[in-house]
Amino acid sequence: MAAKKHCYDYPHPAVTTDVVLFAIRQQTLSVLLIQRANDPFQGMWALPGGFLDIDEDLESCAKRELMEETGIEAVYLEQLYTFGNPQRDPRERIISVTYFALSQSDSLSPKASSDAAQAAWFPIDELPALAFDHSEIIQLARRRLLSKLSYSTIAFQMLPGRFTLSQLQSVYEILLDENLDKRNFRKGMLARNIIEETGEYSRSGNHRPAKIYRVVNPSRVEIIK
Amino acid sequence: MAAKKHCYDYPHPAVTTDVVLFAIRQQTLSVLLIQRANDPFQGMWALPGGFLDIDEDLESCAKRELMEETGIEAVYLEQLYTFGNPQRDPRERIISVTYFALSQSDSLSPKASSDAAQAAWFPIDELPALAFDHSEIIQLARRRLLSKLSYSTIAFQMLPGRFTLSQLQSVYEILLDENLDKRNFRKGMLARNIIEETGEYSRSGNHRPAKIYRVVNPSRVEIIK
DNA sequence: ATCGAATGTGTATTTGATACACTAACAAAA
DNA sequence: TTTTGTTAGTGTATCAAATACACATTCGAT
Repeated sequence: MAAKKHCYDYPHPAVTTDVVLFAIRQQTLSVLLIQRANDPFQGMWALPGGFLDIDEDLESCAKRELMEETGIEAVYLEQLYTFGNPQRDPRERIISVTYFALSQSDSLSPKASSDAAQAAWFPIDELPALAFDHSEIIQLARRRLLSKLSYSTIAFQMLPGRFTLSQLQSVYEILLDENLDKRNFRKGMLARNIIEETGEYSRSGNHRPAKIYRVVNPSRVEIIK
Repeated sequence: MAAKKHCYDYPHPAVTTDVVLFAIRQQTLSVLLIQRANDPFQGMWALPGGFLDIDEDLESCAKRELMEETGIEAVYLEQLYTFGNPQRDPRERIISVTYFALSQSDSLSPKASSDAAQAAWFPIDELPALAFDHSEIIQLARRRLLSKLSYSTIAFQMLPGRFTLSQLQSVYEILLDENLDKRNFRKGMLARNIIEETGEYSRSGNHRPAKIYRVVNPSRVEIIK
């Protein structure tokens, strides 16, 4: 039908989605990569992603490819940027709509698949050589992550639903790469009125138990301040 | 070549760019629209934009279509968002990479062209019914414009290279839709160290002449604070 | 009972944001 | 030449927000 007609009029570019999935692992900001099973760049590491189906929503495509290639289920996902340099793929013209995603540190254990020889987490500062322009995409995603930290609530997406203030502070410290004052951090966080005590206590370790908090309204975890 | 091959494998979506061009006209934030010459939505108003050439950069496409359809030369342009709902175009699957653009109030006088029956500026709060999902795109662009106002220097893109502090304040007041205190505005703006006096004075009107300022480093007009 | 380890809490200081009113310089009119 | 209308230009006091900073508490293990 119409889609085909245009195909004959002049060539359409291919459209893919690629996902930059961050998680904190071993106290380090890490990115999920796959090792490419096919050419081009066979054997190299790349972002999970793939071609858009003709009737598929962009975000659905990103989620689906992430699942197919890494076995990781939906997480926080938002559109990052669309890359379309005519030379970014050596095969053909490809437009990549990229997504920025966050995962809790525990929803891990990626699996391999047909398109991906294997999937693995890499610390953000120890990335291997990457296929295509994926290095650039990751750097952009990292900047986005950092800038959203101050005015949004994305940090909670990197923690389980129940957490201690120390855990939360640790997320901020790892992302910002600086130490924060405990009293000021707690004061500021509680003043935002977005978390509340659950009444429970962490019973872990040979030290004083910590109060366990949760996000006040988990559905409305968006930009608040 | 490769692009064709994929075309036969499975259909590719079409890719377009659309541009939301803002300018301040008659003390009102306005958007440039074109009246569609062809189906679908013939006769309705829409954003300037069109199909991506196969070897063309996304941003080049946005600039080119803006020029072809409205006669307006390059201005400040940044990528806004990529819209890809499968039903957003009744003809076929179209991915639209949208751009957010600013123009000085004087680089005006849009011309008509083959694709656009005519082009015209509309006050942002008096938009006509729009084709496709272009209303949604404009609202997103407006939010982006407002939020960037506080932490970037985009306001200068809506003024000529030399301007008075009153003109600059007026831009902020129109965009924010609120009155600002003159002394605080000047204090805050000068504290950012991004504008400097030219030494010249506006010689306009039957009142005290105003100092004329310019941006310190016009090339580096980006996010500063 | 003591020790090690992480939790939890308040105040003083500094910095940035806001509120607020009058004089200066020009052109036009009287 | 004086008056009037119009916009430009300037400083301080107050309030709110961010920062710096140190010690007592609670648990498990020894």
